[in-house]
Amino acid sequence: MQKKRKECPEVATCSVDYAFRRIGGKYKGRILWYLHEHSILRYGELGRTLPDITTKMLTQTLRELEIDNLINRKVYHEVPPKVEYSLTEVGEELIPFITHLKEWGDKQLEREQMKN
Amino acid sequence: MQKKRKECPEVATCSVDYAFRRIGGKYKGRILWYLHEHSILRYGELGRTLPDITTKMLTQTLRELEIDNLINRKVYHEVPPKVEYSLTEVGEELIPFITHLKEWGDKQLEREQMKN
DNA sequence: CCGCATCCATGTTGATACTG
DNA sequence: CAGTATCAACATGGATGCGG
Repeated sequence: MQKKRKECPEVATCSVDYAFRRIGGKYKGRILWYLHEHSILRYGELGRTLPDITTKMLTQTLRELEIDNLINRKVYHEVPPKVEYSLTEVGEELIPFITHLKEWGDKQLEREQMKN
Repeated sequence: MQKKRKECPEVATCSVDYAFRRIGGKYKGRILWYLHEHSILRYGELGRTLPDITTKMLTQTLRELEIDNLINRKVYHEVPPKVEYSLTEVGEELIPFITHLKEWGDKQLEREQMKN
């Protein structure tokens, strides 16, 4: 409850916060999950797998994941071009977490449907 | 990649997306984690544990977690008032994942420090 | 002590058009 | 195919003051 957020030591060293900043955002969880399910996906395939994403957000999100070293980006200099995305080792380490989270989500969704 | 987001069936049923919407946001992860560590925390204690949060965001975030049935809110009608927060059973079910995520974050933070 | 209300700043996401 | 660029909308977060 103070003003100088940047100087807050709690945030700088809190690993929970650190982790959430890396996999938060509207699409990162799903992208990581789909890359885990399919091993390798091309740009267009990812776009079709997330029907609600725009090219802008897809590119932007993939760049962030790449910078954070969670995914690999492999470019084939061909015509037409081809770019493949896959999880890095660090990214793979997140999968057990996302798996559990997904199972939790499935359970909650079931519960919600029981009400209706 | 389309216009009508509300009608997208993929999002409506994707449990990964569902789960991330519930524990996403700037503070939810840390709040859940601290409530797990301390079992019960009062409003002011939570505020001090998250030094970078404002009362507005603290209240707002706690309400969302309460509505999603992840935390309990117990009000003592005393003077001065007292409100205690704790995890619900559903909220507790998330802890293994947050623990896992935290361990991953710790590891990444260590790696980053090794570079410097 | 535990909030709520208001107004404002910033950040995130979306729509659309266009390119190598 | 795999992106960029631009502008606009919307969501999130912050500062401050007030109230039961």
